[in-house]
Amino acid sequence: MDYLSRTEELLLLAVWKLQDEAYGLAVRRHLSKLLGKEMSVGAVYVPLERLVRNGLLETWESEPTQKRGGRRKRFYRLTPQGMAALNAVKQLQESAWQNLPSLGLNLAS
Amino acid sequence: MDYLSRTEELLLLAVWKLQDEAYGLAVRRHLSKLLGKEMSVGAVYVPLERLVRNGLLETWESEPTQKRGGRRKRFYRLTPQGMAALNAVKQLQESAWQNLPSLGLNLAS
DNA sequence: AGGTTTCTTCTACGGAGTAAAACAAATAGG
DNA sequence: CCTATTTGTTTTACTCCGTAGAAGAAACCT
Repeated sequence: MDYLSRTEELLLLAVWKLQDEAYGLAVRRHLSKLLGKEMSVGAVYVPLERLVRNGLLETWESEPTQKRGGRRKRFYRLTPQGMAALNAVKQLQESAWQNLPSLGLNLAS
Repeated sequence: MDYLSRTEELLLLAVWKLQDEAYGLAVRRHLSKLLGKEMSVGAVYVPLERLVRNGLLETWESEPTQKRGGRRKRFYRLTPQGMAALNAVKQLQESAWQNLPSLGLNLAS
């Protein structure tokens, strides 16, 4: 389609929103809340890696934190390409929703 | 994902927009223009039929018109379910794009 | 009639989306 | 300590979506 899929868009936005706390499980929590439905682990990590492979995200590993179970995390951040893709899809969205005739009143077809 | 995919959303919006002229090839022309790229025939008809199967569109056949090559068309119209799905995805979209931190200025992390 | 145009149906395939198990590594607490 | 628990990532496998393109169908025109 040449445009971001919905999933990709939501993932990129989640990474953006979470800023310096954008790692796999945090993204999952964020989106699960937004969608009102628990997402599976794979539904997050797999497409996230695809976005990295396609150059829309960049990623790196951090040191472990000092919290219960806290271990090495893999963080994500938008690339310029990622931002551009978000802008493109937003514009698409806006044009697609413009000038919709009001339903119901089919006068004189 | 429980929400419309981008493709489904664009197809539903095209059907809505085209009103009583919403048939396969017209939808294709409309979307090709919106996307700035010629879509294949199958990229339109196949998902359209899926939307019918899932109850988001209803469809029926018309009589041929009196135009060169004009033949029987299969028209589409949104069902209430289809409208509801569009509303849902629009709200999702709006919440997903809200409260995004401005990039660049990572002050005092 | 034959060719052209408009439109739909069919088919086949690659890749996205998802669930779930397996794996890994840190901490807490007795 | 040393084991259970928590937090997190990687891997795998499967289903269904998205897409291209050929094939089929039926009208019109000259």
